[in-house]
Amino acid sequence: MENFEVIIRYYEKIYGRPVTVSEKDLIQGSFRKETIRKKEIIFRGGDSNTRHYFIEKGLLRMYVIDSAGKEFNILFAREYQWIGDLATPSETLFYLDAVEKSVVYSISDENMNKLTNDFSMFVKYIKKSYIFLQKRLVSILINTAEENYKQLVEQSPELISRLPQYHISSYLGVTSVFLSKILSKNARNKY
Amino acid sequence: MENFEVIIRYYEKIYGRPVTVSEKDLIQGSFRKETIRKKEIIFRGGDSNTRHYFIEKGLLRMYVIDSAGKEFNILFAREYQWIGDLATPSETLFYLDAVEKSVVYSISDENMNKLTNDFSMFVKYIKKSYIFLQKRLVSILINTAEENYKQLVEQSPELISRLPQYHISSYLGVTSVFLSKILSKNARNKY
DNA sequence: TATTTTTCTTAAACTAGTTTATTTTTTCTG
DNA sequence: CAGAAAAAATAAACTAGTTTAAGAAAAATA
Repeated sequence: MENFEVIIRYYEKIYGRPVTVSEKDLIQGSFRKETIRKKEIIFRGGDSNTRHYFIEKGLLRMYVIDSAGKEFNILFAREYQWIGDLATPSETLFYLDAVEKSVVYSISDENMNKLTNDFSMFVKYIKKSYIFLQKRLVSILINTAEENYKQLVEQSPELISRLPQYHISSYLGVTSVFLSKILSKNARNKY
Repeated sequence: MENFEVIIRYYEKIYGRPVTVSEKDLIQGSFRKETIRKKEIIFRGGDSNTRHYFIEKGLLRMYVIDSAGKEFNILFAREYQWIGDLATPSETLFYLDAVEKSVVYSISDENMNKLTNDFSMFVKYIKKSYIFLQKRLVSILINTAEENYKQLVEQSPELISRLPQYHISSYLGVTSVFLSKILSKNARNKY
């Protein structure tokens, strides 16, 4: 029963008050608690009606695969963050999988909207996502990969330590070979 | 008085019914009709509480300026489209100006939220913007500038003809010199 | 802990895109 | 419609990033 503790706490934090009994039921009825194995794929490009995921524990990544089979990471999410394709229920371009073994709460877009109508917090989520994405686009347009790497180290040092280097390079839009070159150059410069 | 015709029609289309007298008053009281000269700057990086713009006539662009003074176009908007920084009322990174002489309806973020009492329309707008931006990020990560140019020609031929080439190159994230090279190469290949 | 698998590094030859500068073409304005 | 201003093209030397391939280091597993 008290399995849903984390997501309930999350909503209480959002509302700034305890959830009522009926809200609690609604949450428990809408979310599905799932455990995802490392490298397990949650959804893939072409899938429709993908779900939204709130992470209790672990690390997920959303990515595209281009026609040559190369992966590009679009977004990572860790504890207490949301991830999913906001274009749902339309067919998605993206793949979602777990970088680490994860525990998540998933919800359908339909239920998300229902919860939203009552609590009107979807706007916040989507607006925040938009702003984040916009910053990411700007960085990629303006900066070199090296500058973007430095920024990531400053802003999300935790991600750097939790992710293999090749996932980071793919997030920065460069090859792992090139990121490695940047890093070894910088390591040398330290002396 | 019937100055606000276009924006009222727009809301009627959204609602799927004629607006009531009080809704009409609300619209007329919330929006400001403005004429923007070509190259006139509407807001600039560092401004707070920027407004949202609905375009009756013309073409606007939103862009960033990097530390070297180089501009990167983030978004264009033409007739019957919205543009603005969704991060408002926070301080914006962006500049907004008119590529062509334009007629717009502007609204503060506060009034925008009031007008969309049930949020559903605002959610729609943000969601659509988000999905568009996401596609744009994916294209820039995955494709070469040449591929992105071809895609733009297919998807928005009108933009190509209305914008000077250097605005397009900046949108694609490359220099105008490089875009010109792509074009002349392709022109040659046609023979 | 030895072995296998995964990740990271290095190198070399290559391609995409930049920079700066000059010239040509197009568009705007008096 | 002439002259000025803005936009586009071209060239050449450069830098950022890719590709392929092979070896080294680290991590996972028997």
